[in-house]
Amino acid sequence: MKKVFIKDLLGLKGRKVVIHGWIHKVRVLGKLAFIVLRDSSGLVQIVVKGRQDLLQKARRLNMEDVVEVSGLVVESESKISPVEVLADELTVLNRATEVLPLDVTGAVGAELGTRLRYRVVDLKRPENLAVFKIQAELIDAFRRYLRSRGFIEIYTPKIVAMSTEGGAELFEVQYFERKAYLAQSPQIYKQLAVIAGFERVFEVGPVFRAEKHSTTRHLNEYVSLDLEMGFISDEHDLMDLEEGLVRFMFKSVEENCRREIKLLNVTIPDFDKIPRLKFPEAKEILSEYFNLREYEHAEDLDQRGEELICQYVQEMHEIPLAFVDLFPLSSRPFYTMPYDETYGRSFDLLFRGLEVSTGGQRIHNYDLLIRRMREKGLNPENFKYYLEAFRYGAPPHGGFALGAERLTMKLVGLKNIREASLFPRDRFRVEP
RNA sequence: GAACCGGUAGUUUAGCCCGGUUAGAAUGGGCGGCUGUCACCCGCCAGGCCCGGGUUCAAAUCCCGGCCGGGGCGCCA
Repeated sequence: MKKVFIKDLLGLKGRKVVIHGWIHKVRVLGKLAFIVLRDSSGLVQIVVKGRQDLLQKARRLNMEDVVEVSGLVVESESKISPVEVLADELTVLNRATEVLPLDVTGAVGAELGTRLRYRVVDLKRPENLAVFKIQAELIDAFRRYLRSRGFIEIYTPKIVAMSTEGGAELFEVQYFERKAYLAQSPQIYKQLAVIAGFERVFEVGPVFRAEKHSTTRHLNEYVSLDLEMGFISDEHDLMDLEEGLVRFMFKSVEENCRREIKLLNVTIPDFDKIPRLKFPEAKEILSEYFNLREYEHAEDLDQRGEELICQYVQEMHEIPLAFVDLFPLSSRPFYTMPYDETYGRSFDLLFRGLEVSTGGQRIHNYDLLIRRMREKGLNPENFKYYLEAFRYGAPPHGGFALGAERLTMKLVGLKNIREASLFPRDRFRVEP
């Protein structure tokens, strides 16, 4: 007999099959029982009828018991799926012995704190599986798009000796007899790979931020979708790339996650070009259009500013994404390529009111790099392994990084970034 | 790191303002009934006021502290 996924049952009407999964729900009606079985691919109704022994078993089933069922695939009147399985064998592989800490069927609901405490049970809910299938699709599409354009996937160290940006706090680790840190970004290493001659590289991996923030959009460990590319003319090459990349990622989700989109009621943005604003324009929109004078002398966008800029672009262009380019050098890292005395070739990508990506052209000139470091109050001595690379032939280059959880969160419409992380790490949560 | 909101059965929630019945419900759990249910239905049972202190004749209810959770700020992406 064929062992199949629940989703494949549709084409197997009239066949005998074996399926397995978790008991999602049991309804016993006297001498007839309906069992909703769940596996990673979906839900299906099992019917127990005319079999006293199976009926006895069905009565004893608890939610989340793990079972194997064999039976005939027949047409179904059920609301769950067009086919159901008429059971002729039901084996309990393992019992769920405890009362469940939250409702997997979603009838009752639970607070986020409870859900994260019992994350494994929470993740049983089909809505959660759908979130992570969409996330997996986004990341897979990221890889496919870049590989097709000559990018090489790399793996950079997560244990590092130095801060990259000098800004965010670092987690310290004991590295034998010396101190080291968890990488807050693959920045330096992806640049070095490009400079070495890889030209175009990308990496999907964790980054660590020791900031004591506690908001719906920050994590202390998150997945960064990073890329870096050589021989660009300026940051517009990168925005062109990111525009096509994000369009492709969204399109992939649209095509390959139809059931998940429906289940979560996801709206996939449809766009060709992403509007590009310059930072001074963004500031003007905030202070003039929205009449918020406090932004007149802003050197960066805050959360509200990002939300309003997105709102503005949505109103003007009906696109939920926006690039903001030419941020002040004062608010950007030392390696940012200057545009003029004040501004740098550095941009953010905003999506539905949240910054989901930051990038820009990097400095490839050794002397300029040293100068910018000093201006930022950094000691070039601490970056000598990075700096020396720029003397061995460094092409013009740049890159950007997308936050996987932020992108997932905004695409799916989650209110809290923790929901877009399998086992989130935040200020007060290191387990499960 | 300082200020805001909250904590009542496993879960979600009513009661709290205005102190005083046996703390009510849904869902989940147990038992029984029911042959086409789909949030199945019906009956019965078990299960709870976060911890400590204070005020009071009396505290789930008012006050203080702690712990936990949520949300937001600064900072950060």
